[in-house]
Amino acid sequence: MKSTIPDTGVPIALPAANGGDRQEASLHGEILLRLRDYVVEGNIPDGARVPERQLCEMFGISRTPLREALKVLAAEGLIELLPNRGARVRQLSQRDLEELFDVMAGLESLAGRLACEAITDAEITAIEQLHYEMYGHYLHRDMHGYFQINQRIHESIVAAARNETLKAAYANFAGRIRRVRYSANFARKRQRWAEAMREHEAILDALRRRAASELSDILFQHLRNKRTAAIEHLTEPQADAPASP
Amino acid sequence: MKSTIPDTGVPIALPAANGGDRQEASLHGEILLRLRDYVVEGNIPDGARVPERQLCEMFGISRTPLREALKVLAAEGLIELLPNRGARVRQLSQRDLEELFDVMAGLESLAGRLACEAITDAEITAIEQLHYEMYGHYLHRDMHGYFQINQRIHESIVAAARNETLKAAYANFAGRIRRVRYSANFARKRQRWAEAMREHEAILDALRRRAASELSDILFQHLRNKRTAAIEHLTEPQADAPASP
DNA sequence: AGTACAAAAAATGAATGCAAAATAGCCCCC
DNA sequence: GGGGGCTATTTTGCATTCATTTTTTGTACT
Repeated sequence: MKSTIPDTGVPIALPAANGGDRQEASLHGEILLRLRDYVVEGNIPDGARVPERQLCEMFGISRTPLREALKVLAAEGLIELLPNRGARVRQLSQRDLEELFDVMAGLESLAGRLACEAITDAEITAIEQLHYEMYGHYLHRDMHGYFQINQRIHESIVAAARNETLKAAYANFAGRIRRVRYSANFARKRQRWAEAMREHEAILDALRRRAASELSDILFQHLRNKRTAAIEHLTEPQADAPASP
Repeated sequence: MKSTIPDTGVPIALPAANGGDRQEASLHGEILLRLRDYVVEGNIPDGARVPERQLCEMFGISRTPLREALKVLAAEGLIELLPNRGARVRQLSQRDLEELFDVMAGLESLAGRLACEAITDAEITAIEQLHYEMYGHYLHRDMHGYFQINQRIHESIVAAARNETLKAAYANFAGRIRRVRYSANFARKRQRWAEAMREHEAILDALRRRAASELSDILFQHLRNKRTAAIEHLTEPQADAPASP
């Protein structure tokens, strides 16, 4: 027996039929959003093949729109297509990660530069608020809260750049990296954490003064340091993570 | 008479069946490459709808792989998909262009920064060669030759960054802009041209000294100025271009 | 003549069908 | 017991088909 969709005609909605309120007119578009999330959230292990038929059943659609979505995700770099062998979740090498971090650094660096031209006092105030909130998390050693706010600060800077193209590119690369769950403890080292806080102070300072070049430099360095920490964490995970299965 | 494929069964190869020696195992991949070129080269007017059926006949394939390619091109930002209304070549607003130029500026700025870390003396020498060659074109007022070399210099810097991810992103954005044929005369103004040459001198100088931050700044400014020139050209094309038809 | 409506034609979006390739079983042999 | 070659099943890639929607064409009416 072929386990197909039950004949109720109602598509089963496994991973949240509509994550939020976004909606796409086309089936292809909706599937693309859902499948992207599905992959980014790590529901398929690194390097594993993407089960076409299974996903079709999960989403309750035929293979055509799913395959279209797969091509797009491949173009985005999330998965890769092997000829006659279907799609696999793209496994990022250490080199890939370094490259991605550097590109992210470049984009944020650019965002900072542009933000200096366009940011309002109100936006700066809002970022300051976030900064102090983050500082609180830092003092309480609350990594999770810290990262949450940290991300919002960086997103605020990107938003202040007033460049939708940049924002989209940033989101794309962020998605590729997100699969790597480095955030949980890449900054374990107390020293790096303190350093990051100091860098954030400098970022705020440069932003207040609208010092474009300076901010650009600081942001790049900040992300560069993040990269180093992340890579170090990946290469010596024995510290606190269980050995690979 | 509708120009369809003759019944020989052999697909007609309109825009070069295989542009160069690249080859994709899948039909989808090949169509993607060919169609992207077709669009980037401006074979379909701005904002015009992408004739699905006609392209299928042109490439000698069915709609499935073509539609897959269309989805990818839409994700890349070259075309846009209107629900139930097919694909249109994306018309870039002035704002879009400004954004694209800024992102390109950011990417080149990043490329310069990274290049300072990795570039070899031989590569710098090669760029110097190109620079002098370009200077020759400048002296002879040979715009076409100038731009040719100019592009190669910028590509060399990107290549020297040793970051394939960056290179791919750069190529993508460059493709989006290429549709806008600004290059032919955006630098008409003698003064801007001279300025650009001076900027290139500064770029080379910073590169020789491997002054990352400085090069990053110069490259950003250089591209920013290019952007300004391009936009100015677009908003007042009466200078030398015939009035819009 | 110009406009409103209606039917026909064409297109789009998605599902299904089909041949080729890859994977998994299976048996035989060593 | 393990490896090699064969067949059967699944999977993949693309073509084709089908239901809608949009666009065009034709016609009548003001």
